[in-house]
Amino acid sequence: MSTSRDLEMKQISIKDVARAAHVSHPTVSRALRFSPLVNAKTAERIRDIAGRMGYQPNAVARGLVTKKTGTIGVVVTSISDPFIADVVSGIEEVANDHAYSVFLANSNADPAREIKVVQSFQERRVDGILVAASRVGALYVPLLSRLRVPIVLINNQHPDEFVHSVVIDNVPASISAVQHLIGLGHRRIAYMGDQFGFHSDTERFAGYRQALTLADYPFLPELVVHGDGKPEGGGQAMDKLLALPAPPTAVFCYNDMTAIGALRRIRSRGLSVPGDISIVGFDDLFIASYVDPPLTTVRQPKQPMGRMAMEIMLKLLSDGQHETIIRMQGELVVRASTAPPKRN
Amino acid sequence: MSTSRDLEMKQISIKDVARAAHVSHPTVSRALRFSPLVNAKTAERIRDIAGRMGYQPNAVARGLVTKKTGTIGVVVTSISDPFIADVVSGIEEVANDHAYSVFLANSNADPAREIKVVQSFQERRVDGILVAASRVGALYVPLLSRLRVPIVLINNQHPDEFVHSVVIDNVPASISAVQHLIGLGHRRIAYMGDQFGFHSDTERFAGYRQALTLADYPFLPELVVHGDGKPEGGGQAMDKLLALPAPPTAVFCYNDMTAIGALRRIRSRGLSVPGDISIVGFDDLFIASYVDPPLTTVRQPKQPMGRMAMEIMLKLLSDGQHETIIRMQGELVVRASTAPPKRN
DNA sequence: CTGAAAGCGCTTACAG
DNA sequence: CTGAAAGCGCTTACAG
Repeated sequence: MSTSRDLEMKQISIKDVARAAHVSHPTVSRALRFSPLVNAKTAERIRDIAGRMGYQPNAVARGLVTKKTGTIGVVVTSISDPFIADVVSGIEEVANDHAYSVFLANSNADPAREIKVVQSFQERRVDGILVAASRVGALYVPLLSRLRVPIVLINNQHPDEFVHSVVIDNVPASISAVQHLIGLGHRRIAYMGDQFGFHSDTERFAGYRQALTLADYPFLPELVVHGDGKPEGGGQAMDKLLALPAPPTAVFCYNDMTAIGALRRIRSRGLSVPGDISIVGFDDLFIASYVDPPLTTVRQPKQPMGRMAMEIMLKLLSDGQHETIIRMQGELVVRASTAPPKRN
Repeated sequence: MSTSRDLEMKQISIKDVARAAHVSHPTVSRALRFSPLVNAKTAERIRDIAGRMGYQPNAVARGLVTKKTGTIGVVVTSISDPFIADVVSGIEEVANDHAYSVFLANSNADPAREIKVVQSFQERRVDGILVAASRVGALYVPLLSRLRVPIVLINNQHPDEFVHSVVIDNVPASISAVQHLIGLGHRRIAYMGDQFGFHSDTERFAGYRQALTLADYPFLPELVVHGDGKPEGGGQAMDKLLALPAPPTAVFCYNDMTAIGALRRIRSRGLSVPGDISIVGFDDLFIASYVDPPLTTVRQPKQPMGRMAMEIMLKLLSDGQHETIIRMQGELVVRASTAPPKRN
């Protein structure tokens, strides 16, 4: 047993330092913030005294008067999502480097929780909000906009002109993925998407179609199936493709989780990847290089996207000006899940 | 281009509500917090007015006077670590349910950053600190203790009597893992640890030895190797075991990442898992069920551990009393990486 | 039950 | 260059 009763100990305030240094507390305030208004010698002395007294400024009090808390709110669907964790890592890095602290909140894609989270951020007077949520409710952005603080969205599924965004440039990334398969000699290439209506799904599908068009390949509607962004959905969607009279020899998947589900299903049917069917994912999660065979995929620069989002936020917080949307480029990572087709 | 200049808009304060309701602002304060001191009818009316005015209490101001910010600081080595992300998810869930907000900071196991993080938490006057860091510097706990706020550590490698902890009960969990292998008929079972000096490594090793003793198996020092907690180290440690005159038929690994490295190395040598060698991991990361073959492992209740840690924190914040250490139980999850040995 | 007063720990005009 | 005063938006004794 231990107790925290003894933890209640008066924190040293600016006034205590002032008393010790025989100056007024505003002078201490100025000295600690390196204001040129205070004599260099005394400023030095004050800082020295504050240091040896173990003084730690109270950011709460400062926030109350300056109306800048130096905090930003980050809302994510789930921090357990490895994609999001990397993005948050990038955000946190830049924030910390600029003396901002980040509040983290999971929405779990639950509208009630989303509202609660936004409200708590508002009560805490965050200076800005970042949203890294693979699935945000359509009503969420308008809700956020009412807060009157800068908002930056990362890979949001419901783009909105009133907020800033950093997104992966889906179309060229998808074209390069499909062109990789075409280059290998595949002709029957399927697209395995996410749920309908998702912006990034629409864009990745568009890239798929463009790559086909560029190669003068016909678009075959039966080769388009949809999962749910997770392994399960990928497995089920794969069943549909395998049930086709002429199954595809390659599948471009919406994301790695979908690809992994497809891959497992193929193997559990006694078929081989890439022997019978090649698979390409999207994201390049850590897990992508550890499945068997290691997954060919489009790498999203996850941490850089987080960093960029926070940098935009910093910009917004200082000048208040920034372009509305930043597109970042993906990179095809070729591993062992793709190979030339056996048949054609 | 868009601007945030127009975002500067005066927030409604308790005084604005007071004016609108023709009462004093302390009465508004009481009404909003459902104080029994205020007349039920007027309280209702005040809340109604506050609601329609869109009033949002200022938690910063409240924190200044109450000296409770309703925030807790969570420091992690890296939120990109999937184990940690799950723990944080549990913490956040309980915190959010109790109207606490969480500050998240990565230490990256960098002592300079650890100090910076602690200092920022202190300046922000967090009510408590949770540490979910697989690798914390040995000097970190003393540093934290000086903060005079409750501290709860999760799976810390440097246990300390002055703080509270929730840990996985390593010994019985490890015994069950090794007994699973023994039950399968293995006799030459290796232990592949983490770096020396880590508390959980010491404990898991102790469980390994106890299981051998219980089965009246000899302890063979040459079957103990050490990785680095990551796939690379696991691969290298596996090389050592494979170079032995009589390699083990099974390996109990410190964690899943180590196990995955070992598993890959075995397969890249043309051997089979579990045909030639069985592998058991520890953690049950998401990835464990997606490697090939799916990994038999000890599941750590990651989210529950996070929830428990935050519950202890809440307790500490109210009564200030709680037992110092909570041990949670792991659970063996048998998948396909373990099987009876071919030879013996 | 209600309000006037004080104060939390800072920063920022305003005088000097 | 320095200090006295005011105020940020709340909560909490203290009177009444």
